[in-house]
Amino acid sequence: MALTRRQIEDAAMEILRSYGLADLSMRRLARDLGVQPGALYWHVKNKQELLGVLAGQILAAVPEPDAGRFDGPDEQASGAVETPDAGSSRDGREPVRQLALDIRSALLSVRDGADVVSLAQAMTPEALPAISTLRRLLERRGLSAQHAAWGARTLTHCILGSVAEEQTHADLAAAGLLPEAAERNNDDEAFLFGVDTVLAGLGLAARA
Amino acid sequence: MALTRRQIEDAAMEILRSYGLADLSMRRLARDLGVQPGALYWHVKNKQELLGVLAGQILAAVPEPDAGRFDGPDEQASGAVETPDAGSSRDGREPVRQLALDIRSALLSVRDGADVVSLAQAMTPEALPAISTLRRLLERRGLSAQHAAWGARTLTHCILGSVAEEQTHADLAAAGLLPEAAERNNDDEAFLFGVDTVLAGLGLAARA
DNA sequence: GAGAATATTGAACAGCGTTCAAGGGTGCTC
DNA sequence: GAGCACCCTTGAACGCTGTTCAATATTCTC
Repeated sequence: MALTRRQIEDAAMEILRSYGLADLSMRRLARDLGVQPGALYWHVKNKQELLGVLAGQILAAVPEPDAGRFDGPDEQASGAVETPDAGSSRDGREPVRQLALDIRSALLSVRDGADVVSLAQAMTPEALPAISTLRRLLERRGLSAQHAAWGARTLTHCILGSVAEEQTHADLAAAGLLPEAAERNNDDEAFLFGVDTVLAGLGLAARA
Repeated sequence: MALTRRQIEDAAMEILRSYGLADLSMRRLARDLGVQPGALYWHVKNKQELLGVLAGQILAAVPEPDAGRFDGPDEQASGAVETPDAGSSRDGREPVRQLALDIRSALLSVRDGADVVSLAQAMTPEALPAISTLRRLLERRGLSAQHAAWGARTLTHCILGSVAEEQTHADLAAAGLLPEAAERNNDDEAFLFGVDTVLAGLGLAARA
């Protein structure tokens, strides 16, 4: 029944979701598909390329920034994070902030998602739409092209760094080994603090 | 002449400086020391621990934040980055900003320095003095304990992310493979923009 | 059915981190 | 000097990793 590129990507994503990046080896992937490792290389250039595609798929769950509509969202998206405030329709609060939250949700929905995206981002920057959307949004809010580019990179570092930290701690906790205390999970607040700080620094509302 | 833990650390740092993280394997390390790989494990718990120590050594070159003196600096430190401004003695501009610059210099002085420190930071946060100094400095500038902690983490993510990006690009360029253009190195400016943005967001001068 | 194109195997290459029984040295004590 | 204990290293192995490639199987086209 002929192995498909699609099957490979799906199986890889499944391993990622269930067991994490450390368990995602080409051999393990081949085993799960009932195939010899070499077969994968007819459909996929190498592991790096595969990871890049997975990164794209992870971020594909990020909804486009509000253009005024209100259809059914692609995914369930955030949820617990938002503080119910002035929940009016369009232009509801700062769109950059909202995008940052959506990116975080997408990253959190896959084990080691932040690490996968970081890897992809390091190899091929500008290739991930959700992240260049950050830049575009900053330009639309009045920043110069240069400042928008730098601002987007700064935000990206904060987001990826923050979520990677969060997920690494989760992995360590799941593996049983974590130095006793340090268990409180005000991760949501910490993340928002970082994003709002950068936004404030860029001159966009939030933190005075 | 009995292998020493010190020798192992030095040889590891040498490989890192000259060939980068990808070439730093236990086997390569043993070969360079004229020893069998197993011998290393009498002096060192495992590779992770060794990387942690290297991370500490990389950041050990960061000078303590100005306490008023002006001795000989431990290392040559930055150099090209600073814009000559009001170069007066103590309290010369924002100390947090200065520390960020010093950390960057230290990271840049070793190949893949940012990745090594990121790894160590992920496994054992709070273990790197230069980084908790960031937090302490923020507290001293009037931030609450919670905000100082979060602010320090945000700054850390920006610094490590930014320098890691910089060094990865350098590695790719050195390996010959980089997509043609994208060659300008306003890395200094980009870094400062990020740091100043966060500082501004935290309410500490710089970018309005 | 012949031939071409597509897809998979099986084996190998060259590495990796880590463990461990066995043994070589060195210095101390009796 | 003999025996012993300790420190340190070897050599070999275990079980992994990503990737390549000739040979072969499968499927599609004419």
